[in-house]
Amino acid sequence: MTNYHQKVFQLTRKIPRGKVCTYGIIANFLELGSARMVGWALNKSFSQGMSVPAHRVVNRKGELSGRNHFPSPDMMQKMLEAEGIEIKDNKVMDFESKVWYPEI
DNA sequence: TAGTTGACGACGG
DNA sequence: TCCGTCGCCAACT
Repeated sequence: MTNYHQKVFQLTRKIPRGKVCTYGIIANFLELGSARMVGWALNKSFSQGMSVPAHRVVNRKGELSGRNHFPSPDMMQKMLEAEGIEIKDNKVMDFESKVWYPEI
């Protein structure tokens, strides 16, 4: 468990219900240097049994690029739809209005 | 110890 | 506008 792991987890937990965030936004806000590190850290969160709403993190196009890393590929979509986010073709509909930006 | 991998994004052609 | 390439950097093998 490293420091930036915890930063990613803490920020991800702040994402409100019904909103989504992107890897790039998180990487930029936390000054991680690379968006890939965010995805990697979230991947670790599962293997370490962390309760992180990783399904609220998508790539910059609003695509559910991380769904294959969930226990089942459609789990990410189901969880987002349960929060009122519409998913079509593995993409977040009306993506720009759903994006949440971290507050300092 | 060194090479490879990866839930991305920016940039140039 | 779309596609390919490269940089990012820590963990894994």
